[in-house]
Amino acid sequence: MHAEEPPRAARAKRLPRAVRERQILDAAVAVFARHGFHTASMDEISEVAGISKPMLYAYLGSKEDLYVACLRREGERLMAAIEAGADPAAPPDVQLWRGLRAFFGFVAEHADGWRVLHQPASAAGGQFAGELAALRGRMIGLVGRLLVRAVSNGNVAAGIGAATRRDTDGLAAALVGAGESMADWWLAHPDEPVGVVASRLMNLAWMGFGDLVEGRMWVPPHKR
Amino acid sequence: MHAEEPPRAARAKRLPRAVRERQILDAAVAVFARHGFHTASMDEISEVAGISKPMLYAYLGSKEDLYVACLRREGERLMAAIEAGADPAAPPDVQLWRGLRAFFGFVAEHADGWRVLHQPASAAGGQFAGELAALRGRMIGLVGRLLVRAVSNGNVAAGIGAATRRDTDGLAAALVGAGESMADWWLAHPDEPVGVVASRLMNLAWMGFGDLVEGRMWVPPHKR
Amino acid sequence: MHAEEPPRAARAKRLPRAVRERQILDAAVAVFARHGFHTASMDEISEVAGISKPMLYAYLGSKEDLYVACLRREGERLMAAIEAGADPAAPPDVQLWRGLRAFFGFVAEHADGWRVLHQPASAAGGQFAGELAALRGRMIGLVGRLLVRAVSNGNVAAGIGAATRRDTDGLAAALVGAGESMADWWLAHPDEPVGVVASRLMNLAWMGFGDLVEGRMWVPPHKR
Amino acid sequence: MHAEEPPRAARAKRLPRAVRERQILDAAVAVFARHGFHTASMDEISEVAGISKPMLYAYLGSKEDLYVACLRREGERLMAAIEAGADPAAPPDVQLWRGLRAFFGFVAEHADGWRVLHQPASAAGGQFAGELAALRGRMIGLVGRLLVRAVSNGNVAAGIGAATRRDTDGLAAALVGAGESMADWWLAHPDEPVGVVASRLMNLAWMGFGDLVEGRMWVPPHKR
DNA sequence: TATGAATGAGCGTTCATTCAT
DNA sequence: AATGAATGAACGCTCATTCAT
Repeated sequence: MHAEEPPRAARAKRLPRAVRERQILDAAVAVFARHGFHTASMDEISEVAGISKPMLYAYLGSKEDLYVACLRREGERLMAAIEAGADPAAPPDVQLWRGLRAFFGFVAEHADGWRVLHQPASAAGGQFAGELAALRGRMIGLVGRLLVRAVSNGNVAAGIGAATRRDTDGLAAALVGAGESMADWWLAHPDEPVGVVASRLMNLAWMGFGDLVEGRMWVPPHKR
Repeated sequence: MHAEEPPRAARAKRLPRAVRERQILDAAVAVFARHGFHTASMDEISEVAGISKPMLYAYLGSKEDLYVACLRREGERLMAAIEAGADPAAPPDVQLWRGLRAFFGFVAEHADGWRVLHQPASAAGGQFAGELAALRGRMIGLVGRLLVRAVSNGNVAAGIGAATRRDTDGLAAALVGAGESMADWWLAHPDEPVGVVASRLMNLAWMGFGDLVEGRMWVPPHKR
Repeated sequence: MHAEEPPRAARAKRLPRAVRERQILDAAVAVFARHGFHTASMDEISEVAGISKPMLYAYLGSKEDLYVACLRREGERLMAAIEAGADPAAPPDVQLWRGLRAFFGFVAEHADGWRVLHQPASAAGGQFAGELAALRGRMIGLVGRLLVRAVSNGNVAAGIGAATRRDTDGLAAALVGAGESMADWWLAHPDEPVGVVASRLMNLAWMGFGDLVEGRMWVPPHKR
Repeated sequence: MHAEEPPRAARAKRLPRAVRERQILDAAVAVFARHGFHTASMDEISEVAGISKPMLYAYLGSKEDLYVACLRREGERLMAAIEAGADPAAPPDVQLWRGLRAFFGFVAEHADGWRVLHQPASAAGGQFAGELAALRGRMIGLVGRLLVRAVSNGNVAAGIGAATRRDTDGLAAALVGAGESMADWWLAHPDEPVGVVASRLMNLAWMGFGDLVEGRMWVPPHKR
């Protein structure tokens, strides 16, 4: 009378490799998004993935390998989303518009993926998020107030003339991000004079691509 | 009257508190900039600072305290630099221009400080910088090619018509950064429709503040 | 049919949880008994237990947790030993007798356990054992000489009349311990007059429970 | 107009060595009584003593030296207090009575000194006081209930027949202490049979010195 | 195949102790 | 004589990683 043991639990189902890997990556992305690379623990990831740690290592290698795999997968997804709507025949502004929509669409639908791609550190425990957010808030506030003042001097009837506080804040955030990004880019191309770099951003911020394309530039006051 | 230098103490000359604290913060900023918070070790910081570990703790408290102190000092310096040139009486574009110059000036002169403020994670060991840089590079490339094409369709004689590859790359980086930043901002204000967010950035990118202020807006094709 | 012993694993044979926990507690009790809580190091405990430090933490938690676990286990063992021989139907003196035998039996068989329970501090490194032992020795000597003298004035034929030096020393030690214990108890009940406390101990020491139960008391000279 | 600075502070008065030493010992006793040896820090002692750490070391040597000095001073004080009232001509019970009074008098007036002498470990942070107190409480309760029962079987009109709960608790504490102390003593004289040791304490507890001196002994049931 | 059980290596932190002033 | 400033040495604890089953 041999007992017929039921197939041991849901946990250790024999699954095809691809499925397991997706499971694991999903768990890893979720955990890395929540904690950042260093603070995330392999224990938690294996638990969330519903497998044992040795399996984690068998499938994806070391913690670093796993993290890189997350970066790659989410990165590819992001690029794919953006490129999906690309239509080289469309006019530039339409192309840009579509790219932007696709990008934000990705962020909305894969928030964790985006976090892994973009916030590896600030999410790291979140311990210093407050400190950094405060600083960033001050910078955005600075720019935001500038925008508000500019707007109230301009044509209030149209454009961001009817801007809500939301609008100016969002634009200010965008501008600050543009500055940060350009700063990083500059750090990697350090041989440019500061004026050139600043001019470039100034032109983008003030004139926009549209004007630039049509040959209008912003010129520093002393050169006018 | 030759100066009599005191016999260069092996390690730890008795220094007034303020000086030591600056020494320590300088070292900490350098190390945190190189390794990020988690990967940096108090041992290395104390070594770079030229003091023993207990002094680190005596002066600045725990590792977290020390990190926050770095964030605060560099953050204040950055804000001070930007606000230094502020002139509320100047026209908005001039104000913006001065702010940008000040910002990039800070980045140039305090690269480590800037890294601590902005790259807490990607610098974390630098292990994944490559991976992330590659992704970012692809996005920038995408935008960059768009700009190049847009330019070649426009007035080549002026504006960024004479744009170097450098220019378009830099602008692309700025735009990508603006998008990332706005995405983060959006994650913190999740109740906005994607179209609104995308429009906002599109307007900034295409029209610039100048046009916006004067009431010109970019309108999605299907609404024209 | 020779037993096939498994190849004596270098260090850590895979053992069931319960066994490992006992192993660890045994080691911890031994080490804490030798060094006391503070001076004992987790390194030494893990070494004595024959496992690595992380296992220590995995099984029993922090050093404090481990110490408390030792206190609990040995405490329970002690109480169990005492209560094992309890017989509520027996006359009080027999009950007391059995309890004492059980108690001393425990001490004899679990000397380390007893040390952990009773000498947490004086054993602390054993650094001051000598100093404290000397003092205690003087007090015991004081009382011991008193007993000897009392005995030689009394009925030498019987009782401790035939007392060896051992006997008087042991009794003196007991009395000193009774005094210390009552002092501690008094510190926790500070509102009693010194005379009351001293009387209580005097009665125990001089009359014993037997007399007290039968209504005989010792009375200070000035009240006689 | 040169400012006449007042002689820098109360802190560093030049004091004769003996006074300083007493100051330091007083502080040390207070701190050791509160925290125990290991948990006490030289920093706190120097602060309480109102001197700098190097002075501490100059006057009393290492932390261990200092602790031993405390033990010695308080030990001498205790012995002196007890011996002060000694009168070798008095009858033994009176001598014992006077000794007990003197002892409890010392405890009352030098509680910190007593703590340093007797609780070096349990005071150590007090982290485990609860755990240990609970165990001891159980043992005292066990003995206490026994006493209560014995009393109610005996002559309730006199002796501890009129015993309050306080009395029985106190006596129980004393008996438990006697047992602990005798156990320690036994550990240092391990060649005695358990029956002998237990008998000794049983006799003290049940008969008291008075009976013993007069030749009456308690005999185990099976020998009667 | 899948895992509970195991560990090497390292980090943050704290102290008793002592120079240099 | 007196001290602020400094350090060597250790300890508790955790984590990524891997056997042995």
